[in-house]
Amino acid sequence: MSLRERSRRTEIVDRVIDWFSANQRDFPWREPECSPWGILVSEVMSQQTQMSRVEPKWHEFMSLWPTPADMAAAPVAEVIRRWDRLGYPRRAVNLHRCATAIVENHGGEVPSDRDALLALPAIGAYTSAAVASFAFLRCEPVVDTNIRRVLARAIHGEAIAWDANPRRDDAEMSELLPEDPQRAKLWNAGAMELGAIVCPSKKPQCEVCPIAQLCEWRARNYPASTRKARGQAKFAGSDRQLRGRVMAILRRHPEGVLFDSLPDLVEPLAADSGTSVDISHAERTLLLAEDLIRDGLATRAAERIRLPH
DNA sequence: AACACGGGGTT
DNA sequence: AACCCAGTGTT
Repeated sequence: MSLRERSRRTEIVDRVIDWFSANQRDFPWREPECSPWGILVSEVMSQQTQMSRVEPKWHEFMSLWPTPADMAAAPVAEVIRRWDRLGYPRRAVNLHRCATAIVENHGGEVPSDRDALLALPAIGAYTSAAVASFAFLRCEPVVDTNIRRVLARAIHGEAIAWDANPRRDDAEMSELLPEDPQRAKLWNAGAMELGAIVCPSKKPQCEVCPIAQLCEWRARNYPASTRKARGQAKFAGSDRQLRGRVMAILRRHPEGVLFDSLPDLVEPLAADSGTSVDISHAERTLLLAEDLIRDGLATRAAERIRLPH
């Protein structure tokens, strides 16, 4: 890499840190007194979920279960029920498993090593680095969807980020990571915040961007991407929607319901559901209920199905 | 590499 | 109605 390019990248990091220090949003998990557990909970809730939806749920969880031991002592059914409609309810099960593992294997304290964090359920490449950096000031490379987009644009001049690839992403972000842990944290959080606030997927606000003058995508006059974004499956009529409806039934019935009655309790979906057209609504509902049991989101005893204890 | 996995906000 | 969102685990 040329000396000039090296200098450009250093300047990008410096300006993002300055911008973030002055313009970051106030979130409770960014307060200095926030515990590592609070940060871990915020990161798990934030997976594929907008901050505006996370904040109230985070307050509720921290009030109910201020430490890992508190959550580990609660029935997983209660964590699932409180998770409510935040989405991907397996995260609730996994968060409860995290709490249990932290109590049993780490003396009730969230571990600070990235590898130890990575070993916890639902903690992957992103969350392990985020908790290590934000809660413990470790110099770990954080890469989320915002950062992949910011780097694709500012560094590489591409409109759309490459597909996530933990090894390559880690290596790329590591090259930019400041050696000072406090600055590494500010760069990690700042690049993420810049992508969320100033440089979103649609309509980037280059006029207020601190690195507009250094941005390669802007220098090339915003070429459209050559790659195509991954299409998303329809939600209406999908298995995901039906699973969600079964979970809603289970949350509403603490004592559980007759397994065979599930199809009647779940609102029948639109007839044009597209997939699985050759099996009945009742069959499909019962099959998905079995999946939920396998995923730890429900248990079945005798003829009844309910949230797990 | 491609999917499945929720549900709601945004355009 | 399509796209997007502080991802993870499986195939």
